[in-house]
Amino acid sequence: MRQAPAAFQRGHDHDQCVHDALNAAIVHCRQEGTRLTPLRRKVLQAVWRSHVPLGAYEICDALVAHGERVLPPTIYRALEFLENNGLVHRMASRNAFIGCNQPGAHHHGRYLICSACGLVAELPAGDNMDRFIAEAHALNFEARSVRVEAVGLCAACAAGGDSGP
Amino acid sequence: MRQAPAAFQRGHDHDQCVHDALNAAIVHCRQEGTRLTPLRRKVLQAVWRSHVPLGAYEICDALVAHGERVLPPTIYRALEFLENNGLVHRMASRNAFIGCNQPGAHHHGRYLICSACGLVAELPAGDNMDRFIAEAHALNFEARSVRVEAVGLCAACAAGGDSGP
DNA sequence: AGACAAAATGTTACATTGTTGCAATTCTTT
DNA sequence: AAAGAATTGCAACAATGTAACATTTTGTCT
Repeated sequence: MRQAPAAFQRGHDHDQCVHDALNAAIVHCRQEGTRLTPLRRKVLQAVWRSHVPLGAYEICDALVAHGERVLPPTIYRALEFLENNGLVHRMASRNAFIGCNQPGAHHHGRYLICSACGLVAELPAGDNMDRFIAEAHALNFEARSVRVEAVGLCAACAAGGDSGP
Repeated sequence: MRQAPAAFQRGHDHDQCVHDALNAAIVHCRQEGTRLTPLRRKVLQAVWRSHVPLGAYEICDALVAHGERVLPPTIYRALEFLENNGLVHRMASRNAFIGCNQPGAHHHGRYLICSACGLVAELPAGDNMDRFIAEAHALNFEARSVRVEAVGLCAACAAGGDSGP
């Protein structure tokens, strides 16, 4: 059996995850010439600090808890920037956002969402994604963005029967 | 080149589509022992009459236009029934519902959504869906529901050259 | 540095989408 | 017909997302 995706591993050093993600984002934006402003950084940080996808209003709350007063339009604008730059992904089935650990504008994504604990793992686009796009192409459909959201049970929740960490 | 999915074919007899879908739903519910009440039938009909996915409030409007006064909670309950019975699907990326022409509780679905005209085609679950589920399983994730939503251009819109909403 | 233009953020108000809780009705079963 | 379950109606509300415009910050040019 292969190793579980990082997001499903309990007990990892999440502060380190957040730290690494922020650094990667800073480097990425410098390379791209885009501006990861303090606000955008705080929003990205809030998203990363959570183990589960955060809704826009939850991000508001998280920032308020850190002493920042930020209102919805500002959050949505920051999220738009972050998503356009491939730093966060929107989980359509949950109206929530999760950090992406492979910065860069992604049009395709595959996610495993645990229905018990809410954790999300992002899988790299693989062969079957290519095959799907080819299949669509054979039907004369030009796929520009393909999102796969699988809901189920992660190993820990399937074993424990609990509802997560 | 294979044939385009029915939903992308212009000029088909859509009244017939709706009629057939309603009949199939009636048969399906009779077989399953579930109750396709007049209200649920009207909601299903409204969904089918539209070529593009309809939001819950658009369904309200459509029913009002047909002289039926129905409020959101009622719509959502009807949609819940219809979705549980595999008669409609919710497009998460659009907060909207589309009719399913293969009644039965589906946990998996693959959709091609044209960003220009909004038409949606449902593809049958195929090999690559199975492969994805197997891939998730190899990661110790038990996928119970897999939804693939591909946004792009259908043949007609690609030919027309517009880029849509 | 100073002035200007562009980008980003703040703020108010509002639009859309979805839910809760309870009352009234309808259907099924006995 | 009567009891119980399922369905629908309804009012109020919660959650999510956006438009429009004011203000501030940043980058660039002289």
